[in-house]
Amino acid sequence: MNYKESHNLILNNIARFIDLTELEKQKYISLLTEIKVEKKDFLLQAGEITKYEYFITKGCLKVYTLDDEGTPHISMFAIEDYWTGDLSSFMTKEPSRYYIKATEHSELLGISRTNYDILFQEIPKFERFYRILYQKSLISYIRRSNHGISLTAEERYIEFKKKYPQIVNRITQKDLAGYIGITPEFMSKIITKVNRM
Amino acid sequence: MNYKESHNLILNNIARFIDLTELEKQKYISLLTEIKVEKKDFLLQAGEITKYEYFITKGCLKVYTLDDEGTPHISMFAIEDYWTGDLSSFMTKEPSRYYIKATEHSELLGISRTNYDILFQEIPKFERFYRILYQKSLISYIRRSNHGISLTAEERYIEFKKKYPQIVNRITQKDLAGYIGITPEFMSKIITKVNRM
DNA sequence: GAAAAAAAATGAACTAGTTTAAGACTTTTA
DNA sequence: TAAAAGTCTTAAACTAGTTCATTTTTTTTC
Repeated sequence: MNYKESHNLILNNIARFIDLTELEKQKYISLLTEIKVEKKDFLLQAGEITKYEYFITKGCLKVYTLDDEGTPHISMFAIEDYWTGDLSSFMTKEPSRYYIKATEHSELLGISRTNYDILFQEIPKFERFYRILYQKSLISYIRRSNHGISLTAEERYIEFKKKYPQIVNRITQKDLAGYIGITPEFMSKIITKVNRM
Repeated sequence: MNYKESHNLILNNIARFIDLTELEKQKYISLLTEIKVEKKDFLLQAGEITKYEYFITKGCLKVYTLDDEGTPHISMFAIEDYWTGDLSSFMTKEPSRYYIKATEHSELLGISRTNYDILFQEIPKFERFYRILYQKSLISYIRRSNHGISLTAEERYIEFKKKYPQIVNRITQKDLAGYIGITPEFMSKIITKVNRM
């Protein structure tokens, strides 16, 4: 069968870990919601309960918290072919502490909590898909939390550039500072220094 | 059926997320290896390929990397009823960058990579178990990696004490410093200060 | 395409956390 | 149970990163 581009993208993403029959593909797609957001729009704001887990088919978003001083701390950037959301609020149905904001016009596919539960009942293979997906995310967050406490800001910047070359040019230096965990001023100094090397 | 204490502990841990039949329980247990380590023994050293994922039935261990200067950065402490290991090396079969060392006499149940794969074939329900286990770990590592860059060392210490009161009294201040991401000297100052408050 | 708003650069004064060193205390080992 | 090894404390000098303030550059908006 012929699917639209965004559906092809998500089906290919899933095909990395599990094989679905035509019927399963159609069933899966029927559980998704299409969402479009303009640059600067929020997909989620602190205090709200997350309705969806998201797959990005187009665009770029940032996931962040605000501390007591109102300084943003960016937890991830998500672009095409990435999954994002607030897994904690999605699972517990408690208010989120995160903001998710589009840094470009973005298009997403969302799965609601209800449909997420239905998915596992109807196509148990998805337990495997999410098992592998979470396992891979876990490995990279374990590494990130280690690097956050063991590397200098400069080392974290060099590592980010190496790991996410597609992202580094799409975001502002200010947002990158919020991800690295430093002030925009110090980020500016590091970039000047590293480019000089 | 009657199981030994360590097997009861692991079966109860699993029963949080999935129900197993008697037969499945016995099958599962047959896939585990019992491991005992003395204080200061290594379960894993950097450069080795991890053989097992571990469930701790008794004792306490630390998981850490060494940086270029030989300074340890502790990624987690694991006590009774916790899972640990190097998931990255376990999955990719590449050499680990981690050390796992017992800080007390410890007893563990290990599952080998071969048996881990068999487990999913024979009892597919375990995909669900690991999906939920990894999901929960992921949520806490996402939070940790955020706090690592957004909180001060003092705030991270207070948070650790609140979150893991059972662990804080079992480990040295030096190891706690390695987890918080600061020097033992500064850890000492923080503890003096916080206790004075 | 001009005006406004936001991002980036630069520099000086500051602070959280490091380094080095030395002495006191505690645990391990023979 | 004494000696050795490791841990904890304290303090002074230092450095990575912050804060605040100002100017320049880029992006957004009408």
